[in-house]
Formats: sequence, C-alpha cells, structure tokens
Amino acid sequence: MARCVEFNEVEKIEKAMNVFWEKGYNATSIQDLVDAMQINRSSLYNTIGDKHQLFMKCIGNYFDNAMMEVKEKVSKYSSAKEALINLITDKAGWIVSCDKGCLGMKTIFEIAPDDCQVRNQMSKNNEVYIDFLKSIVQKAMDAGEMDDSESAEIMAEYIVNSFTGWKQAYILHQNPIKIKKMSEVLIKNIFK
Amino acid sequence: MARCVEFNEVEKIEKAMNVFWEKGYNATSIQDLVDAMQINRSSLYNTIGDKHQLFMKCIGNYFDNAMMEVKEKVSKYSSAKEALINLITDKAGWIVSCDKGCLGMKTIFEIAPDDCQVRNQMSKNNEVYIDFLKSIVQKAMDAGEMDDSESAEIMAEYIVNSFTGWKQAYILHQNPIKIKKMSEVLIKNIFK
DNA sequence: TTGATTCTGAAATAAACGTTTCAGAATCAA
DNA sequence: TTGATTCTGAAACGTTTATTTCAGAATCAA
Repeated sequence: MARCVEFNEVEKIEKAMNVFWEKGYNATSIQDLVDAMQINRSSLYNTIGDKHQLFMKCIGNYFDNAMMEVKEKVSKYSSAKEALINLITDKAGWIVSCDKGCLGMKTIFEIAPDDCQVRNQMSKNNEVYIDFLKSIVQKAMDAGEMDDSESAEIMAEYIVNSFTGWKQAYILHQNPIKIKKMSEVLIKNIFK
Repeated sequence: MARCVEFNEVEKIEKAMNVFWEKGYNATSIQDLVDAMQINRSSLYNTIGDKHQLFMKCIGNYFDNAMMEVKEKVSKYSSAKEALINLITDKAGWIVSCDKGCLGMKTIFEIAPDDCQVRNQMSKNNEVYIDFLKSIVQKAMDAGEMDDSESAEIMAEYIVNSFTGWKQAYILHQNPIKIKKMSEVLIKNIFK
C-alpha cells in the first residue's frame, strides 16, 4: 500500500471557490488558486484536474451549499407565505452583505454564454432552485395566501429574476436601502 | 505638416466593442482586437491607448448608442404608457435576438466589482438610463395611466432590474417564449 | 522636391499563463 | 526493514499575454 491523500478535497474546493467568487474565472490564475488552496500544483492536477474541472467542482459545491441553506431556512416556517417573505428578505440582505459579486450570477454572464458545460450545469442548478421555489409558491397559492392568476412557475421565475437585478443595482450603486426597498416592492407585488 | 490618421476611430471602436461583447473583457486578447479592428498594434496604442482605455471607450460608445436608440423609439409615442409598453416589449425581443450576452450586464458582473473606473462609468450610465425611464414613468403616472403608490424612480429601477433577470434566464434556458411571458407579467404588474 | 512629421508593420520584450515532468520524501502493508 | 506506491516541491515546458520599439513608408506644407 501507499500514501493516501492528505488534504480534504471539499475544504480545498471551498478555498478555490472563494477565489473564483472574488475574481471570476478568467481573471483567476492557477497561481492564485494554489496560493489560496495551500496545495501543490501537482496535487491539484493529480487529484482534482485542470482549471476548468476545478471550476466545475466549485460551482457544484457553491450551489449545493446554497440549496441546503435555503431548504433549511424554509423548513422553519409552516406558512408558505411567511417562508417566501423570509426567503426574499434574506436574499436582499445577503446581496448587500458582501461587496464581491455573486459567483452564480458572475458565472452566468461571464462564462455560461460561451461554455456549454458550465451553461448546462448552471441551467440545471437554476431549474432545481426554481422547482423548489415553485413548490412553495404553489403551497401559498393553495393556501389562498397568494394571487394565483399566474402559474406558480412563472411566479418563481419572477422572484429569481429580481434577485439578479438587485445584485446588479447593488454592484453599481452600493445602496442597501434601495435593495431593501426593492425587496419590499416585490413582496407587495406578489402577494397582492 | 505630417500624415494624419487614416482610420475612423468610432468605426474601429465599434468593431472592438463587438469582440468584447462576445468574449468579455478578460477573455479578449489584444490579438483578437487588432484582428477584428483591422488596425495595427502600434496604431492602437498610439491613437486609442491600452486595452483598458479601449474598453472604456467601447462601453461609452455602447451606452451612447443604446441611449440614442431608446430615446428615438420612445419619441414616437405620445402616450407614456404606450411608450413604456413598447420599450419593455422591445427589450424582451432584443434579449432573445442575440445569443451572445449583453455587454452592459456582462461588464457589471465581470468587471465592475473589481474595477472602480468601470464601475463609475457603468453606474453613471445606469443613472442616466433610469432617470430617462423615470421621466416616462412619471408622465404615465401624471396621466393616470399607472399606479403611483410607488415612486417613479422605484418603478424605473424595478423595470430595469427585470431586464437583467430576463437575460440571465435566456442565457440559461434559451426559451424565447418564457422571456415574452415574463415581459407580459411585468407589464401587467406595473399597470394594474 | 525637400524636410519635418506621423502612421505602419513586424519584430522584440518581459512577464504571466496553464500544464507537465520528475526526483525524492512520505507512507504503509508485508 | 523492505518494497511498492503515492504525494510533494520545484523546476521546466511551450504558449500567450500586454506592451514597446524602431526602421521605413506615407503624407503634406513649403
């Protein structure tokens, strides 16, 4: 038998993720990555793969974490309406909480248009997220807490769309109050 | 006296803009640019400047064109409500009309967070656009064509936010019908 | 035509890029 | 301790990067 891997891959992936998060795919060099991951170049290539493979693992990890977190939070509320309001308010808070961009959105606009492997992964992730949101929206509609003149799916997409817009606005103007206001308008709009 | 510049700068800037549009800032090399612009390396550096300066000129040109176009279109309608509906419908059509991303949005997510020169320019552009939209929204409100329980500015931001979300959705799922539907929901929401 | 000036093309620069290689240290069952 | 195996660090690979340099062609007033 021989030596076995001495580092925790998930841990290293998370460190790499933070670099991609901050700088984006193209602006991140292998040097940046090995520095942040505290891993050897060879170990990186041997155990994880090249830059693109590492990136795929990062966005996978990013989504899994985000999805787990949101599911956990939602499970705390018995009312679908309350769960939605909290989900939206949380997102608005999250957007203004970090000045770096959002890895997901950055990836969609920077990489996805020209990289179908990334696009497929992001598209799948997005669908999973929207399906989840849709199920809560449906519950709210069934409970009569929400206007159901539009389908649950459309409403779910509508909500997710807003998040991207908020991040854009926050990157440009860095005004937390405006983002909070936007989230309130959204909540008002979908529940009237 | 000596020789004078033999190429039309604006024309060259436009060609460069298309490259940045397609590939984004970081993925575009000077080689890509001189190839597309059909200009010499030295001429580029002597008359326009380095990559970053060229990029700044490109996003300036991009915004000026977009702004001119939208103003021209809006001027055709005497009703503010009609103008807004057309502006929104147009944007939805534009989003699904080209498969490459949107230079503006790409720049905001890829470059703006880490490049304050770019961020300031984009932020200024965005403000100008929103101010313009706000003035139309205000007209629609004054004419009683639009619900005025929210300020014109908030409504203008709300509309612009949606555009970014649509582009994201289209990059991921390439479903024109969904984008059209989203624009209809927006129109329904802001005019009820 | 002259002469000062400016544009142009190609080559050169030095640094950074992603990736590979490989000798040697580390590990662990036998 | 041996021997097979695997991880590690550093160096090297060949490209590609953005930018500069410079000799010569092109221009135009005088």
